[in-house]
Amino acid sequence: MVTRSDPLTLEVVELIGAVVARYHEEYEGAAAQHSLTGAQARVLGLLALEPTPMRRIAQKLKCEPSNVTGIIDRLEARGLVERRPDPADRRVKLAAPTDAGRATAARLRDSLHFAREPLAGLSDQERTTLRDLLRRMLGEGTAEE
Amino acid sequence: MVTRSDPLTLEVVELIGAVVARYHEEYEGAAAQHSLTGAQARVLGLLALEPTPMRRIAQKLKCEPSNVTGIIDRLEARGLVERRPDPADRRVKLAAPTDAGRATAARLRDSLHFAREPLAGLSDQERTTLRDLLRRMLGEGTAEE
DNA sequence: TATTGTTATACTCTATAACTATA
DNA sequence: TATAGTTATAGAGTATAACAATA
Repeated sequence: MVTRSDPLTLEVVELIGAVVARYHEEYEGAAAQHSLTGAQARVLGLLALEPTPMRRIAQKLKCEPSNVTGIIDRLEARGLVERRPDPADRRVKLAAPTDAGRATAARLRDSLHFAREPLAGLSDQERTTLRDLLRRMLGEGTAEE
Repeated sequence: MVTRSDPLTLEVVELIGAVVARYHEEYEGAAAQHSLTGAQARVLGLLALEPTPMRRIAQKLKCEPSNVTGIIDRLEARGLVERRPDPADRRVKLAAPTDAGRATAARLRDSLHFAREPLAGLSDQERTTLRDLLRRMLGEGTAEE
């Protein structure tokens, strides 16, 4: 498998590294504004889409299920999340956001300006080009699961 | 400041999120192959460029100086890094890679295929376009410090 | 006085292994 | 027996505050 090391490629790699650093910085900052850690913010954002079994959360986060217990514990202690039984399988617990949790998730989402704000400086055509290039970089394996 | 929420922008945001996730995954994986944590790998990569005062490392990592003590402690315990006095200021300690540390840093760098390997599928012109778009997204504030 | 690095402390995230209750 | 979630434990990163050595 060919890996190129010409100056152009190296600069693109460096720029992507800068994008990654900036994305994380802004994400953690937005989470901190709501007194959440990055992991807590990610989980809350996930649950805002749909109530999710503990095991499934671990898969999404790519971590061990035992870690999710603590993260949900802390979100639950703050009244942002609750555990519900799964009618279909009594072993399963569904983590679901409370009203307060949904509100926090919405404010969190709105404060994630990065990648939206800087994109405002690009034309529709440029955004389309960027989208296509990113798609090709990521290949088919873009799905989260 | 305008923030757009049209489908195209949202898709680009999502794609950037996927790039960030994939970048981290591969970075952590490469570090783990050398039995290093992500933070240790980042510091080692930094020191491979030049010996650095503890305080400066904290600035680069955007963390408190007290944390750097532990990270360098663990790298030093494994013989990858050493602390040297700074002749110019006896308060300062310079963290510097050992020969083993430099070798590990080099292997680590070579194993970071992401963003280089997928870029191989793009033409020179496409890479140039991607570079220009990323530059504009990041603005002038790309410097790490 | 101010700065550099360290220590002490506490919290969160992480993986591993063992446990429980269901299936 | 297999699976879902939890507990217990230990290691690593993080911030805060207090400290010694040096500027």
